[in-house]
Amino acid sequence: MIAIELIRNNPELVKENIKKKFQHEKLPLVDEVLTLDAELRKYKQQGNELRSKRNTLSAQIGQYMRNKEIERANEVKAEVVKNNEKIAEIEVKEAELGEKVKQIMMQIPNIIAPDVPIGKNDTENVEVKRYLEPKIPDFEIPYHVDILEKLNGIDIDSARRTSGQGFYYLLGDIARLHSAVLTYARDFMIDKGFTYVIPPYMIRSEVVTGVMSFAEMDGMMYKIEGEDLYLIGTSEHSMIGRFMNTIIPEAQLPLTLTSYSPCFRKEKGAHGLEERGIYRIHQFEKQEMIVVCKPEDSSTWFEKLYNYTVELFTSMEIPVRTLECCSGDLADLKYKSIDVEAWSPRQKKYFEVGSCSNLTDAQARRLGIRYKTEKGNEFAHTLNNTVVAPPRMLIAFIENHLQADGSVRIPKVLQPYMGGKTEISVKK
RNA sequence: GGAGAAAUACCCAAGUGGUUGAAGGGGCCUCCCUGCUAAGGAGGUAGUACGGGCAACCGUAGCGAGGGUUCAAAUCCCUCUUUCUCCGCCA
Repeated sequence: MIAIELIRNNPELVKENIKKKFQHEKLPLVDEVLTLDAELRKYKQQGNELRSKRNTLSAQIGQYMRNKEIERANEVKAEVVKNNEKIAEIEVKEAELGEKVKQIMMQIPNIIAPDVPIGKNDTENVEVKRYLEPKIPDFEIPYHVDILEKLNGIDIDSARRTSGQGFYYLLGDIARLHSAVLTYARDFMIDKGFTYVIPPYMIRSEVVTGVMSFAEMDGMMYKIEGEDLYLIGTSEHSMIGRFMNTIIPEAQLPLTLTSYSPCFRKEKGAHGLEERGIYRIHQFEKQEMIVVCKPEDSSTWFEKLYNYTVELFTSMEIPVRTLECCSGDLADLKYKSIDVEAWSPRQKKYFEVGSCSNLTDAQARRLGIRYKTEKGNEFAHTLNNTVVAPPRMLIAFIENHLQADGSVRIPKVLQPYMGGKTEISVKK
């Protein structure tokens, strides 16, 4: 959500930004919201004047009542009643127009960073940099579910019976590896100075509608029956929701937080083979980082954040690359976004394991996240990034560390979290 | 889950329908007095959002949130949230 003042003062800039994102169908919204806004302000002014009149007259009635001048009091009462009818009309208009303006404002995308590459969709995202040499081993890499089954590390069939498609049982050393990765990632972020947080895994509808659009909510969120509660789709929901409608003391910024949570997603729609297995599931776990900072610091934090993910993956000896989202692939709240992709030696390409976004003040405006300065309150900037999301990252992990005999090598940094094991071997 | 009590500004707190957007205290700020310290005296002090205005400023909203009653609501009614006490249940 951008500031309406920006549209009032510089509608052309907002339109240019919409064009850059190839959302030409939204161009009329800019003039539309300007008209509605002007109208809304007119009604607000009228409403204020009428309410002011009511306040004055009501005070008069009080005077008359105290002086026992019942007749005169009744005369003024009649006047106020008439006045109130007008107020009621105006207030209906105010509410209607206010709602319309808000609806449109939510659709107008955040201004994107000047250096965001222009492109229509994800095919035009731009590779920024590669880290570690992508390996193609001289033996064939099986489908990740097959590798995991060989290692006795997964039971999908039972999960289908107990829970349906999109669930899994992780077993033995693979389950332990899953936890090890999360624990390692947690400690990694703590070492970077982040505060570890375990947030609520359910949030109220009020928070849900704050952090996402209705369409996203419908496609993602599971509702708890009979309660005003939803399972979170990512810890970002409860982590950012925590600061909804709050004013943070300036001295507390930047807030640098790393959270663990399971994530629950409906993942409506059909997905191909490469998205099955443990790639796209209804329940997974994730270590996340979020930063709430002052506007002048958000660009610096953005660079730091995605580099932490790169550093984490390379420390586990997994080749990655960074990919800058082009204008058309950038979600409406985002100023700039970089995906971290891990190398898949089986598919011989990179696939997404994390996404780092600078939302500038767009999310903060929408949710009312401000900080207190000497001059007044300002909207903060918010950023979020995946630290790591097993089990998806496990696909990259086992493919990159698979050895010819079917066993999976454990890189040094994880060995302490695996009880000193150096590999996970095939069960005889 | 049951029964009861509560939510007012930076903090404590008074306030059951009309000069109360809010007494009083603490804190904080300014000044005075006091030759250190301590104490005393005078004054000031809600933040916010929105609308209007070049501005000084004016207006509207706002007493946990949302509705309602009324000419008028911190005050009466309803719903919700949170906190506290007791009981029950429970990792």
